[in-house]
Amino acid sequence: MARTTGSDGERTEAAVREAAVNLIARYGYEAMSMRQLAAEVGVQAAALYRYFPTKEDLLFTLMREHMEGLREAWERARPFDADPAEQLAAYVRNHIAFHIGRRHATHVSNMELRSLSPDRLTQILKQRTAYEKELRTILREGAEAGDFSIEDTGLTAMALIQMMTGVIVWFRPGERLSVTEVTATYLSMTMRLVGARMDTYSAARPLDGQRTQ
Amino acid sequence: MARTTGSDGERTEAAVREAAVNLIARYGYEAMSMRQLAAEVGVQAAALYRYFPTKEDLLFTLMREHMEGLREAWERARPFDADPAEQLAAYVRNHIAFHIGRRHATHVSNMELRSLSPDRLTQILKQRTAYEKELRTILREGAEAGDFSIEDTGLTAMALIQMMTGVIVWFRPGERLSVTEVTATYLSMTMRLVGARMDTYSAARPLDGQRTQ
DNA sequence: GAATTAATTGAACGTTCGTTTTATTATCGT
DNA sequence: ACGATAATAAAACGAACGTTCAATTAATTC
Repeated sequence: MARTTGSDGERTEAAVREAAVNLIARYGYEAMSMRQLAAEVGVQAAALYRYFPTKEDLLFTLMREHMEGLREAWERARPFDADPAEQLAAYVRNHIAFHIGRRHATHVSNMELRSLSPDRLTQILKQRTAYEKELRTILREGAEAGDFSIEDTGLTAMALIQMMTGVIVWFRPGERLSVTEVTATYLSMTMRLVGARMDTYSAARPLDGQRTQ
Repeated sequence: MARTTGSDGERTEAAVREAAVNLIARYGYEAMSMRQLAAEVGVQAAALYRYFPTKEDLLFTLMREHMEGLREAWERARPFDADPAEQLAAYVRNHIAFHIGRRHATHVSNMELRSLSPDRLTQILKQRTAYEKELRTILREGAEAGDFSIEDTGLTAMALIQMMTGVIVWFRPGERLSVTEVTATYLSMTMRLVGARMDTYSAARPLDGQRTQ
């Protein structure tokens, strides 16, 4: 009826995060109860409050770290001194790989925004906007260089991001298509969508090894 | 403390539906309480149960009728005896017009699926799959006729639908772009995405009056 | 104008929710 | 071995939840 043998704060907190992502992704933030989460971790509900002061703090932490992870992944994957088409390709590859690898966390970050308080919502949206701006910049530079033919940069960026993020809705690992195949197809769809001149990324050459992460 | 003067079942039920769509879209199904909904309608919570036996029945009704409306709209907009490109254009126009016109209902139908019981979830998904299959058919026939060049019909259909439905996330009526402009741009993006041969739907000819609904 | 039906209220039911408080035990540093 | 601290359990809090029920009044029917 108190501290249990072998209990460890770090391990418990990690277990709480993981269980929370899965439960929120499956049932939704409002539908997941703190008791349900505690039971999944194998602990009493009161113990959760040692790590997260409120339920919303838990949600916010998950979202913020997800967005930070996304930006960090892009910082690492981003190719400098590359033409717009290559930068766009890197963006697409990174986006799809990251989101397929963290399907549940992405679901949470996309679906539970309305459960955040106004300031926290603003923080997350700021992170998201900054990430999306990178894509708009690539598209604009590509259009200015004559590599892409785009009617509306902002609208195209939104269309692309929704198309790519949508992968997590239907993609299931181990089914008909592999991550590599899906990425290759999305890459060629993207290049056609932005009117990239060359057919470098068509079906004929689906993968070119470099930076598939 | 009983029936109020001027009360009318049909009007009340319609008011409940409308308020429910708006509240669920804004706060989420779980977060919306029956008392909150009743207050929005100007009625006591108990009165709601004259029209919908449970909260989930209300949600299911909203979703089912939204999906039925989508299919009916497509039945009316669908052009027979048209080439694949024209059929695809009609599909895109109808999809965007319908979803922009019912942003809140679309949000509900897309976000609250997990709050349905298993059988009802199956029913809604069946309707959705049937609607999506129409797009796949158009894509396949266009690809077979050589009008489109598509790598994977199913994957392309999903990508297109997510791209189009994503409009409701950022589109706000009366802002920078009009529905007509957005539709035209999405149309040309779609045609490029599927590798349509002709440039009929490019920026040079964004609108051709016919069937803009 | 009386009887019937439609529409709603107000109060209550039991349950579950997020959270707090207090006590208790394990672990760690010395 | 012992004091300090970390980690948890157990119980309880008030509030809110979906839903039900009986009572009451407006509208309709005959």
